[in-house]
Parts: sequence; C-alpha cells; structure tokens
Amino acid sequence: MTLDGSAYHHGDLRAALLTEAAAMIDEGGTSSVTMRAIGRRLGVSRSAPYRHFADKSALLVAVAAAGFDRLRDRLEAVGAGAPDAGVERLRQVGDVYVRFALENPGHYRLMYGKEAITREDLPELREVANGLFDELVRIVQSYQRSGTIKREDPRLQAYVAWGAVHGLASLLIEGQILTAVDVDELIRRTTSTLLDGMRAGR
Amino acid sequence: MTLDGSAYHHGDLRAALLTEAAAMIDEGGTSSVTMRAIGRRLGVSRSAPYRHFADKSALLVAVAAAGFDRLRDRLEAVGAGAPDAGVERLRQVGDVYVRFALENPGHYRLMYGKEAITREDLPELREVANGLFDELVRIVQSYQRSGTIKREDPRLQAYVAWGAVHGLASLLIEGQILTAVDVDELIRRTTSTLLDGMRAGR
DNA sequence: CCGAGTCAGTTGACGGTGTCAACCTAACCG
DNA sequence: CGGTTAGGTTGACACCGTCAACTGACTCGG
Repeated sequence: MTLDGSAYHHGDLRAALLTEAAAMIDEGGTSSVTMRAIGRRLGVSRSAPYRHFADKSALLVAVAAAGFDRLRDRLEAVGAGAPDAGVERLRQVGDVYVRFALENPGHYRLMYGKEAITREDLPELREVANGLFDELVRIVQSYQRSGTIKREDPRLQAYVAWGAVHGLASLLIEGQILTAVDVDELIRRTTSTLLDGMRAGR
Repeated sequence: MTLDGSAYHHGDLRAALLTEAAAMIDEGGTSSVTMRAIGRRLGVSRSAPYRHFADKSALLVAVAAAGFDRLRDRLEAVGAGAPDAGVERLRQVGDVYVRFALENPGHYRLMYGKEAITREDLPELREVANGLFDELVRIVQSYQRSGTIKREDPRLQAYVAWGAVHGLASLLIEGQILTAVDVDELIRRTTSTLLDGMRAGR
C-alpha cells in the first residue's frame, strides 16, 4: 500500500524530518539544522533525508509550507468561533497570528525568511502564502463594506495590518524585546492601535 | 604610526571587510558570506580576516554595529531638520527608518536577526540597540507631554510603533510584498495609520 | 645603517558540512 | 519464489571555519 510515503524502515521518516527540523530551528536557529545532525537525532544515516527531499533547502521549504498550513487552520478557526463579527474578530485574527509565531518560531522564521520563499522551483509555497494574504484582503474588504474601516485601497490596508503584526511577532521571536513586558498586553495594544488607525474617521 | 589599523599591506582591510560583507549579504543572503569567499573578493587569503576579527561571527556583529551607527545618524538628522516638531516629525522618523532598511538590507537583517544580537560576549551591540530604543521611548514621552498622543505606558507604545515600522521594513526586504505596489505610498499609509491609532482620542 | 620586534598576511592541516554515486536490503507483487 | 523498487547506507569530493606555524614588510632603538 505504501500509504503516501510511510512505514517502511523508519516508520514515517518524512514526517519525522519535518517536525525534527522545526524543533532544531527553535532550539538552535536555522544554522543548527544539518542534514547529518538531523539524521543523527532520528537514528538514520546522514543522507537518508535525500530519499524524501531533493535537497536541504527543499526540506526547509517543506517545513515552511507545513507552517503555512497550520497557520491557515488557526486563522480559519477564529472565523468559525464567533459568528457575528464586530471589529473584535479582526483583532482576534491579529492576536492568533502573533501567538502562532510565538508558539512556532522555527516555522515562522522560515515562512517569512528570504531563503525559503525565494525558491522559484517550488511555487507551492508562494501560492499558499499568497492565498493567505488574499484571504486577509478579503477580510479587510468585508469590513470596509460594513463601514467599520476606512475605504482605502484594501491591498494597502492589508499590507499595513500584516506589517504591524508581523513586526511584533518578529521582534518577540528574535528576542529584541527584553525589558520585562507583559506580552499579552503588548499584543492587545498593537492590535487595538492598528484598528483605531484604520477605523472610519469621525 | 599605524593609523588605527589601516594602510599596511592591503590598505584598510578592516573597513573593506565590513563593506564587502554587507554587500555579499545584500546579494546572496547571510549564508553566502564566507570567510574564504570574502577573502577571494578582496584579493587576500582565506584567513586574512582573522587579523581583524576574532571570528566570522565577530565580523557579522561588527557589520551590525556599523549599521546601528548609520541608522542613528540618519535618525538624528531628522531631529535636526525640523526645529518645531508636530506629529509630522514622528512620522518622518518612521519614514527614515524604513528607508534605511531598504537601502541597507544587509545591515538591517543582521541588526535585527537573532544571530548577531544574541552574542553575550560583545555587549557593545546590545547597548547601542538599547540606546536607540530608549531614544524612541523619549520621543514618545515628549509627544505624550504635548498631548498629541495617548498617555499610556510609553514603553509599550514605543514597542508598538517600532513593531509597525520594523514589520513593514522586514516584509519589503524579504521580498514578501510582490504585487506591484507604490512603496512610498505604503510607507506613508503605515506611518499615518499608526499615528492615527496613537493619537489622543476624541 | 642595521638588527630586533611586531604587525599583516599566507599556507597547511583538521574536523564538519552538503551532496552525488554506488551499493545494499527489506518489503511488496506477480 | 524470484524480481522490482522504495528506503537506507557508505564512500568520496569540494567547500567551509578555524588554529598553528610560517613569511614578509615596516618601524625604531642603538
């Protein structure tokens, strides 16, 4: 049967490689991910991963793609949660986004680092990333229609919003925010400042 | 005389290493910076850099530090420009910040990547980064006093503002913003949305 | 003017890395 | 039961960071 690439010698090496790579990035940064080291940790030889990924870069791209899938699931869950949406839901989207980054720093770093996204050969990544952004644009447009948000170029507004949460996530992940600070409070302030700035004027 | 480490065999290898490393990061990413490659490009041997930097990491830290110096100069120039400050000046600070990142992506990536800043042994970097942030906090406080900005925890507000511009800079630098978009316009929208959100309510 | 000293740069060597090629092997399929 | 093949291993190569030992050139005290 060979269930989509599982259970031969190792069990499911492909999946194990993905989670192990992400774990190593979380622990020691991207540079600590080594084909040989990952093999060692999983008890396989140094070039076993090449049966599942063309290349170290391909492995990292796959990690990034897995991250996008997880992020998308989380964000969709927000939508399902509260049926009638106020601006509150838009704030929650930002909140979930930042928390995802905090909980999966390894994935997040790859998802928005140049290394992974630049690869022309695997357009898969680019597509899912663009899909996620388009989703954000659509959300922005719906809030424009309901009048809670200024009617400007929705694409620009989406970039502004994305930039704000991405920036906060990056600063937190990269350890730039050191002085003791309440992270929950910081996230809340970021999302509400952003929304206040986007809200339809008086 | 040996003018602070210049003009022996090469001329001024130390300075050349700093600019060349930054250039290589711009061209091919941080991973393309190699002690051997940089030596090749400068016409010196592979381990010549070790006369000026203890270690590859030390070289990168120095590049980051140089970036902080340049950024600080730019930001101070903004302050000197307009004597009587409205909110306009705060917007300009954000503008200059993002443009610096766009013009010096190699420096910027190092400045706010984990690799460089994490090094415990060279506190120099941490200090200048913290100094820059404290400066931002001070600016925020002055605008709070003049009443143009909400009176909240200035440190939190500074993080929010920093996050917004840093996020935009990152997205642009890492090539995440692809769809044809007017960058100047995007920067302006970001800074003004941010300021609208921070402005003292009515 | 000359020798000692020191700074700047080079070369050799070591272990670690990504990756290709050749090989092996266990599971499946007729 | 024999062959095919997915999955894994080992050997080899070029490249990398870095240390140690070397060389060359400039400086300065006598």
